[in-house]
Amino acid sequence: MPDQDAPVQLQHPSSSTPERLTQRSDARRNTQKLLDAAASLFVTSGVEVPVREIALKAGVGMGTMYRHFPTRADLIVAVYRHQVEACVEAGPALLAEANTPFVALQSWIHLFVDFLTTKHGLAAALQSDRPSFDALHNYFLERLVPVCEQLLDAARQAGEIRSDIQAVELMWGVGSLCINTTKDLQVDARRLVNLLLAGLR
Amino acid sequence: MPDQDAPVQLQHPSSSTPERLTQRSDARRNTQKLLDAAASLFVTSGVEVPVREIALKAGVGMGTMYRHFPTRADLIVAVYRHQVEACVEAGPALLAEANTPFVALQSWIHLFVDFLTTKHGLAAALQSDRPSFDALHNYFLERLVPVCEQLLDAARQAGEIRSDIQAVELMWGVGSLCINTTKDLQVDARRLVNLLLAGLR
Amino acid sequence: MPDQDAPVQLQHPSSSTPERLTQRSDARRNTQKLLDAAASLFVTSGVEVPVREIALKAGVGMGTMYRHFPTRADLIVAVYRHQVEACVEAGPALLAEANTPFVALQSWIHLFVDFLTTKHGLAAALQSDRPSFDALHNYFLERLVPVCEQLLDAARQAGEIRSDIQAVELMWGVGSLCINTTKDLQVDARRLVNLLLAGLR
Amino acid sequence: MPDQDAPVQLQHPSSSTPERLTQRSDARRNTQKLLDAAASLFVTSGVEVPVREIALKAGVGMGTMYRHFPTRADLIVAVYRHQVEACVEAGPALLAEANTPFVALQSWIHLFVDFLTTKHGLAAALQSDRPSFDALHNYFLERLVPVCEQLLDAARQAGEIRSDIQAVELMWGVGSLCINTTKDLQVDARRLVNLLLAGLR
DNA sequence: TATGAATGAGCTTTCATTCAT
DNA sequence: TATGAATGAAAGCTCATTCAT
Repeated sequence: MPDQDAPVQLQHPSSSTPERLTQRSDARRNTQKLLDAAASLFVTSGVEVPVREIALKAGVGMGTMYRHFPTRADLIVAVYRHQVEACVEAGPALLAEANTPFVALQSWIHLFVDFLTTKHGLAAALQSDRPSFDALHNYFLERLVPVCEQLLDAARQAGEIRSDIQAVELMWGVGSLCINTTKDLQVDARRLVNLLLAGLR
Repeated sequence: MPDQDAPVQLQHPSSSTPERLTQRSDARRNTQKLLDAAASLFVTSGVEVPVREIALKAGVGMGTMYRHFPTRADLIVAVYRHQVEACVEAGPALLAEANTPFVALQSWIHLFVDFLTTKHGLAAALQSDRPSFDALHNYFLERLVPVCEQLLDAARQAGEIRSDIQAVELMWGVGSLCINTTKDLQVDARRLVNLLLAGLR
Repeated sequence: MPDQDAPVQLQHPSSSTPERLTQRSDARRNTQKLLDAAASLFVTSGVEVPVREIALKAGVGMGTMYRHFPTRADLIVAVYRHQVEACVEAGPALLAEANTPFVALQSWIHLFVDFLTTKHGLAAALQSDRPSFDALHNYFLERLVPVCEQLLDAARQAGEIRSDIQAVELMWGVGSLCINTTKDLQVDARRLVNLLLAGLR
Repeated sequence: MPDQDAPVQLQHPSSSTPERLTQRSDARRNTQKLLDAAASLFVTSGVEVPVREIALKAGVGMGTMYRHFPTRADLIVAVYRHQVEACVEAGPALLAEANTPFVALQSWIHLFVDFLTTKHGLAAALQSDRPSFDALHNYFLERLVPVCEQLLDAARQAGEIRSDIQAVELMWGVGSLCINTTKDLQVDARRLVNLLLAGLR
């Protein structure tokens, strides 16, 4: 389970009392159990798996679940934060390595597509307008759009891109093309995304 | 309400006796009431609106609902059939009118995008893998993919397109780009679709 | 279809006007169609088959169905009247033929058991307390109990029976033992009924 | 309400921590409320009474109902378990007390008949082939048939019984004779069962 | 603070019976 | 008089969220 992370609450500054610390170690243990359970169930049942199943698998109560992750989005974000952050960091790195900015952009988008298409239901959740998913696309957009913007700008300045497309639009479009829920109709998201990228030039 | 249509049952040849026609009048009235109610609720609540609400708004019982439209897909198809058929017929017409096949393809895809983006939830329903929606994407794909294929082939033969993309993939991608459920984030599907089309060249 | 019969209404004295007669021939035709359809569906789906299916198979409307057979019981009675009447007539005949009255009773009960066990769901319907089945057990009891009584009395007078059981009780018990709806647990109604008969001596 | 019992869940060994016992208290209260409500409604409306009514009468939600008793059979079994177990235990006791094994069998069957005839709809449910009742006749047969077998064997070895009837058949027959749903026709199940028992000799 | 039992609205579907045509 | 469309109550079951313990 390499892609789990601390819960949202842990971002608050830590208290220094021993009692506090003891409680926090319990809480941290539960957080980890929940992340492990969620990560595992997201793979097998998708990110829409019933919350009860997650709590059950984690061996904690429903209340604990809600205490640590008030919305489903909080949990999804926590589970995938590592991978999203890795994607964020990959942006400048690719820009430095690649022959041209556009190649870097291409590679980076492919990273994102690979990530999304291997997470059952995640792309759909990213597009959902249900309130419990608000924090989810907020997080993704906040973290990834600036990186995309940087790559887009670089490519534009290099004269590799003529389109006036915005980074947020591009990210949204890529996310949309990765939904592909239908089982029998096999559509390759990467092929479509490549079309989109080709259209940028 | 320009986009309603006859119910599924009307496809069998109508009897020629006056009684038959008379008996059908109230049924037809209810069919129309259901289509009106559905079309209206689809706009405000999306195509996933509970059947009970539709029946309620139409002022008919649940049984009537099921008699006329056994599955949700039947209802959606009936509501949008006119527009889909109009889209089907527009394909050859555009091919005949346009300066080049690619321009025709572009215009036709834009027609489809305009249709999808004005029907709240329809694009998402088209991608759904839930059984009650099977008939829906079957209908859309069966009707629209051949038209798209014709336009694609023409453009390819004219040397305007290099991509080996299949019609079904393209339609699927366009449908995906039209989902855009989020309210506050205004992403213009048409701009993204234009990118996809540009990528074909 | 040898076991269908005229509807309940036909017991009224017939009118003599030609118009009446014409109407009656129509009605009789519908009655027959309903009886044929019901008899056929009772075999395959049991006597609890939805009324709509019967009307559909008969090719008549629901209203016609209700006009001819206001309750389900009326229809069941009409379908099985021939066989019940045959059973009624078999009583005295067996009494005349058999070596002893008890043997006659035994044979007659076996006739009844054979009848019931070959009619899917009939025994259960006979015991049902639902209002629409009232006429059903009324008819069966009215016709069969007197015959059973005659046989019982004869056997009792011949000193073959000591039990003070009433005919209605015996018939009811035999009917109960013929219900046997469970598929995997094979209980032979005839063996149990034989036990009951043996207990009479 | 002497015939209620603990819910299915209570069969797992109870935890020894005070908290566990405390938490169980409200659940146990609800279990009891459900059993009370069910027992009461079973009397007035039979065991086929809608689950919603039971939940309503118990003053709990539908979910609570399903948590405690996932199927209708679970509820029926729980409501009547005490009496069935009492019946099971009465078998050997009667065999020890009674003058002859047959007398013991007779008394035991009478116990069972008294039980069934005072539970409206139970006998019918025992015979039902609907899936939700599977667990019900499984339970009854598993618990009672061995006892009946023991009594039958003893009587057979004592030379009191000539019939080759199986215990399961006898139990089934007795159950059938106890259905007697009709209100106005008063048939005494015990008299019929006595006939069946007399037939064993 | 953690637990997990309780809630209850919500969904789809069936079918006996009525009644407009 | 025949039709069959319409009715609508009823049922079983799920699951996100709350809250008593």
